[in-house]
Amino acid sequence: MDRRQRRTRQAIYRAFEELVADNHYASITVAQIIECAGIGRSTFYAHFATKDALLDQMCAEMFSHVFEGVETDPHTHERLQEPTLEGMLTHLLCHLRDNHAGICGKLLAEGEPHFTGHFCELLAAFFDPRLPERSNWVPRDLMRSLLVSGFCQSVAWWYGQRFATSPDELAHWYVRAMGWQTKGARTPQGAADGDRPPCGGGGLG
Amino acid sequence: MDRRQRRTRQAIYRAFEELVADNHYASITVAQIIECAGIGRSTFYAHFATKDALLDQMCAEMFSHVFEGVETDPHTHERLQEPTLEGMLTHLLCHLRDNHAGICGKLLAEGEPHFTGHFCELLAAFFDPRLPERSNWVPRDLMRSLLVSGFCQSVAWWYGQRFATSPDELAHWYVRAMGWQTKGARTPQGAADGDRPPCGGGGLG
DNA sequence: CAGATACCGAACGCTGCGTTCGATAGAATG
DNA sequence: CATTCTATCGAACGCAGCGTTCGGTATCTG
Repeated sequence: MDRRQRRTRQAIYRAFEELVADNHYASITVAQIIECAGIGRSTFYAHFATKDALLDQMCAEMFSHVFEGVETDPHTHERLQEPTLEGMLTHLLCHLRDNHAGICGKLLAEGEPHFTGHFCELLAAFFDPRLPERSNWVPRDLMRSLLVSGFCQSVAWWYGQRFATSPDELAHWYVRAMGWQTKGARTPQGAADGDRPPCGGGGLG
Repeated sequence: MDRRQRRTRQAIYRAFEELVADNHYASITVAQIIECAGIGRSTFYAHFATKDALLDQMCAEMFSHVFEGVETDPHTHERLQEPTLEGMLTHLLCHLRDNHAGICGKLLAEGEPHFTGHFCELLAAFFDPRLPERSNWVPRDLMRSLLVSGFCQSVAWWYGQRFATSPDELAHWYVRAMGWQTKGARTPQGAADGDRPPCGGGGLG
């Protein structure tokens, strides 16, 4: 790809992220993006048909890497023998925070439907083969969408806290809050679990 | 209030509901509402400052009645001695289905942020004093927003099924899926509960 | 009937969108 | 270096939707 193309593309992405961080997505105009990116109007449209298309492509790039190595330990990157759901979610959260924290958290927190839709689709595919046993007593697709939306909500909440919580703690809270039965590991008598003090709400803003 | 005012106001509401049922909320224009309601442009703006304002006012009216009698039996309307959460949710779902099914379900299913925001606020206030015990181990506001978004999701799912499920069944599934510990009632050996067959996904469309 | 009030609807200015097109600058090739 | 291709620029255009204005008409109230 031409160097010029890469330059402008990057400039657009950068500007977009910056604007998303400070504005409601819906209120961002193409003129703003152009201005902020320092490019010409027709150039923008040479790359993206529309603001939503820009978001779509950005999602595609973001999400293409999101589940890479999700079955390895997020710290040591060793492949886990029997990866737990909580472990994989932790890895996923690490990835999100380290690479896409702002835009991802912000758009989920805003409830921006376009982005949320993409993200949920991705999560649904991930959760589907891993649904807990109790889904036999609840319609499978309902169960799935509850778990998915819960995870989105957790990330949105995390963003609201400016990522003050550690990924593994958040993953643990999520799993616990959704009433997920972790098999064996993380039982209440384990040090990693039962000793966590009751937490006082965690409100920041 | 002047009869003329009531007439136009009703016409607007009617048109709005009709349009919401058939279109993405965001794509509905004021011109469409006017056309569909059969009123003049300036008349619309004499009643509502904007399309979103219309939605807001509609929400306010809808929600002002939503929790009325929520602690009574939805069928007999007898006041319950010790209303269970599941029972109250059932009542709420009955109310939603019988009065606001289309618009409420549709907007939640679309993920329309404005409406969803209002609805979540309402639910948050309802759930807050009723959070389960495990919220001591999970930040209270996180727990609350998980339960709230889960309930929204359930209604959206319900809408997707065209309300094929009965309110009490949906309430039961929700409570169960969210891992809620119902105190005493509805234990697995009870006829009302343990005998429900595993359900096969419930997909309609 | 008289006065007030609500509705009508054409017209206006504004903002944002997506497109067009000739001119310029940068990259690639021989 | 000369040539050719391609990306960018930016002004201008037409379009759609918004919210407002205002003179005229219908409807309510007393």
